[in-house]
Amino acid sequence: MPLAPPSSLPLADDLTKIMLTIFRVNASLLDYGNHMVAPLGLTSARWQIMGAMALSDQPLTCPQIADFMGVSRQGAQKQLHLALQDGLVFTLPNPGHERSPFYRLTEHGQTLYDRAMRLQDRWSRALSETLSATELSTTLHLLQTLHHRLHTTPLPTPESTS
Amino acid sequence: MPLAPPSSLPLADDLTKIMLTIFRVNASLLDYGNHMVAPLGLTSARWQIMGAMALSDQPLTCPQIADFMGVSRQGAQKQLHLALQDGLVFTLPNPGHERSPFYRLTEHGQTLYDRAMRLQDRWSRALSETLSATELSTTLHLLQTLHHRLHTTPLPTPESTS
DNA sequence: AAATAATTGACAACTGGTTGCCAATTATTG
DNA sequence: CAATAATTGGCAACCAGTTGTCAATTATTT
Repeated sequence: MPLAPPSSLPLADDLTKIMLTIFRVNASLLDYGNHMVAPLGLTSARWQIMGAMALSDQPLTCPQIADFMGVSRQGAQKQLHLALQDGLVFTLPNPGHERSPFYRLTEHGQTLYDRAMRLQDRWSRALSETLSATELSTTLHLLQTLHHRLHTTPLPTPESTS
Repeated sequence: MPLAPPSSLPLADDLTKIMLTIFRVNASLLDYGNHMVAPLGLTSARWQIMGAMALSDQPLTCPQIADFMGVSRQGAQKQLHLALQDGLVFTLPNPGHERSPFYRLTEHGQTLYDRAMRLQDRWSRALSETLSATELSTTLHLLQTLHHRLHTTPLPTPESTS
C-alpha cells in the first residue's frame, strides 16, 4: 500500500491516493488523539479500551472487549492489565467462567473517560466546522464500502500474470 | 479518537464515524498489504521504504527517506538496516557526509519492488472497479483537507470548559 | 460420564514505530 | 579560525500491537 505509482486507470489512481492519505490521516489522528488526552493521563489505546466498557450496559470479558475493538485477544489483555494498574478498571468475578473475569470502569476511569469524550466532541466540532455535509457523508459512505470490499476482494497473487 | 459518542451535531457525528472508519480501513489496508507482498518476502514497511528510493532519481540519505515517508529518522534507520540485511538495498559513499551514506535499491530489491507495484496496481483496480468516480474524488479531496485541518486546528484543552 | 474440542489467560518473542541520549560529523556564527 | 549549533547514526527503552505456545477451564460430542 505504500507509494503512488502512476497507474493507467484514473479510478485506481485515485484509490491509491486515498490509501496513502488514509495512512497519513490515521497517523495524524492517533497523534492528535494522544496529545488531546495526555493532560488526562490517558493514551489513545487506554481511552479506546475504556470506551468498550463505557458503551456497554453489561460488564464485558477480555475476549468480548477484543472483539468489540477489532483487536486481538492478547492486545486487549495487555491494555486491560495496564488499565488495571492505572486504576481505571476493576474486575468482577464472572459466574460463567472462573478465569475470565468481567471488567468495568472504576469511578476514576469513568470520570476520565467522560472528560475525554467531551474533548473529542469539541475537537470533532471544530474540525468539522468548515467541511461540507455532503462531502462528509459521501466520504463516510465510500470508506465504509471500501472497508467492506477489502474483506471480499481477493488479493492478487504474484503468480497470476494478468 | 476511539469510540463514537452520540454528538448533537450531525456534522461532527459524521466526522467521528469517519475517524473510526479510517482506523478500521487503515488496519485492513496494512493487513492486506502485508499479505499481498508476503509471497515476495516483503512486508509493508519494507515495501514502503523501498518506494522512497525507487521513486527518487537521486540517491537518498536516511534522513531524506524519513522525511519522504513522514516517519522518524530512527524509524527509517531501522528499516534501512533491515533492508540492508535482506539485500534489498546497498549504500553508496556520500561525498557530502562521511557518516551518512546514500541508499539505493539492489537489483534484487528493484525487481521485488516492481513486482510489488504490479500487485498493488492490480489490487487497486480490482478494489476500485465498482466504486463511483465522483465519490472517489470527493473522498480524496475531503481526506486531504481533513489532513490539512488536523495540522491547523488547535486541540481542545481540558481546562477550557466551553 | 468420558474423551475431545474450543476458549481463555499468562508468558514470551516478534514487528513497527516512537523518544531520549550520546558521540561524531558538518554547518553556522562570532 | 575558533566556538557553537545543528545534523546524523548507534543504542537503548518504551508503546502498541501481533503471533505462538502452554496450561487451565469450559463446551461439545460420543
